[in-house]
Amino acid sequence: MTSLASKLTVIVSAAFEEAGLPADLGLVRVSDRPDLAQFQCNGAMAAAKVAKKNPRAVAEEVAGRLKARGEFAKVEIAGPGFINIDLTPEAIAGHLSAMATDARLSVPEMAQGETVVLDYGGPNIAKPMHVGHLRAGIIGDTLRRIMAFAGYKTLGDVHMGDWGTHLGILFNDYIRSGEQDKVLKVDLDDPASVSALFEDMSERYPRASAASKEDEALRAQAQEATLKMQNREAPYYEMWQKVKAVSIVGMERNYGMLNVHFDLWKGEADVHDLIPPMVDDLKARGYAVESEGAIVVPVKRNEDKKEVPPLLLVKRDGAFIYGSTDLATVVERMQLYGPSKIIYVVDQRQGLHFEQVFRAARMGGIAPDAVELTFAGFGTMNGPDGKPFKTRAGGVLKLEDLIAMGVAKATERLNDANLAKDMPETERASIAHKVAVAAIKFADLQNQRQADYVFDIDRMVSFEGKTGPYLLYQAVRIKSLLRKAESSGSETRGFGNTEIQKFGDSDIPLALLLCELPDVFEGALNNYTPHLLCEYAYRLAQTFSSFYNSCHILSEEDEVLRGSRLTLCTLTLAQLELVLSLLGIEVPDRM
RNA sequence: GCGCCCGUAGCUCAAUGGAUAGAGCGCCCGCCUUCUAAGCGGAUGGUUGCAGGUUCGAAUCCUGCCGGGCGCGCCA
Repeated sequence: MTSLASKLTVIVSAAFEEAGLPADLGLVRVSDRPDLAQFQCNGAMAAAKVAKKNPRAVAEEVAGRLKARGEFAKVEIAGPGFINIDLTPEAIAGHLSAMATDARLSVPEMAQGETVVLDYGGPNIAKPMHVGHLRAGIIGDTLRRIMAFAGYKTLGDVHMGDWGTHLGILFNDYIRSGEQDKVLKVDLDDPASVSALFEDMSERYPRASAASKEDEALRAQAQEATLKMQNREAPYYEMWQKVKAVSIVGMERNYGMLNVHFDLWKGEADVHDLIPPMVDDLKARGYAVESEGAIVVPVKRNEDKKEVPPLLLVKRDGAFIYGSTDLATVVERMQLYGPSKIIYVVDQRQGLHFEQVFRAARMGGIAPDAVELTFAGFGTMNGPDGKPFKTRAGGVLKLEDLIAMGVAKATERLNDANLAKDMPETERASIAHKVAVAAIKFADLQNQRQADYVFDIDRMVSFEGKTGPYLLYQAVRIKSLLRKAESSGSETRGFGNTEIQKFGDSDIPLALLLCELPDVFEGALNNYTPHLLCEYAYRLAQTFSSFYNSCHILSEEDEVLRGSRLTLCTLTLAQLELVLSLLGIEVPDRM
């Protein structure tokens, strides 16, 4: 089971082959001129180059072979050699009828349970989660869902920053001011105590960080504190344990609200003990060397056009750094999970760093060549001024505040609507939350992953036009319609039928679009680009809405047509729910 | 200095080398006594930064220039 276009590709490729031409010229795609045809093949023009033949003559020959087949309503040649193809309604209907009985909606399973580790968290402990953490979380979680649906065994790792210098800065500040008990005496079972510490850290860290930037002595102290924490010395290690526990509570809450899931709650600290043997091993085999008092892995290659600096493993003061933790994390992942791929969903700006890590991992044999290491970087969230986003006050916008804004707006909208009056309070709250999360996630995911984009709060929590709530709305309308069909006993009037037997004029565009899903899914999977699924979901919702508006379904007199249309509705809903679930967006029953 | 990314409608963004470059928002005109108006239909809006080149065909590939962003050993 695949898309209609790929089925046609098989047929047209065979026709090219019979004509003595390369089969891959037979690639068929959905036409970009729907007014001319449903599908097109451009291979005849390319054939002119490889076979030195007249493209129109090639097209004629191929088209001649195709015309003999029954499933084509039209095979035409246009322009320099486009082969334009229309299918018969029966052929389209047959394809959709098969899809309607397939739990995977014609999307093939491409993997056989190979393990994939996805790294998409990266929040630092001791700091509040802000909108800067949004992209990694939701893009990574979506990629995890996509790969899982493709048949991989997926492991999402939050990989928190829990071993770095920012903690030395923080702990040093507590100790200097004699307030370490604020950390050490926190009661993890008491939510008030937990949030009090969190508040204190959120206020303290920016201050301490700024101070250590100014003051060299302070900076040295902080580095020393970092080293002591990494060496598990008192009271640093005890403080670290408390801070980490408190921070995880906050992360779970934030990611929970966004419906972002992790299978592994690992951090940099988890690989600490793997680093010394790894460094020794790399030194023994000559890959790691001493340089300016530090230990580094030179990863430069002769063919490099750019300068690739060595990967720094151990700092002059003996402390570890992200180079060592990230490399050791590859060691750990290979040991524990044996993945076929490791995907890093990280800010683009860390691209060079991961290039260094990947090279070191290959050189040292830590990750064999067969293991795919992918840096799936994402662009920066800028403010309307084109600079990295800051609130008007110049600070960060907390994730919780953003979500609260969306929920407040959705609640207001619900209260304005008529159907909210007979709705229990819990359902209203649940819908408002789903709407808000749909808005936020879709607003982010519809952007191309790699590109920077402008973050606009008002746009992110808007519910009209090309937004998450619009998609929910269309899905909810179909649910409502199918409920009505069911309660009016439509099964005797065609409902419940998975056959599509008849099309009206307004049905064809929707029917054809439904056949594209497998190709869109494959594109999103292969390129790690969720925005393709967003585009598809939006087109589907829009095409459905247009269909819904132009014809009546339940009141359709023609029983066969009514049954076929209900099946189209069922399929549309199933696809919308599938795609939205891949995007981590839940559909309510009504809104 | 070296390297990477970006430049598409007023704004925000799409477009596996294909035919007439598409959406959303905004603005304007219509449509709620039929299945949810968080909707639908229509109108306006473009020398795809500039100049060359490759190709039957370029927003897309190559070269140069202009403009913006980012990265380049002891932060992550």
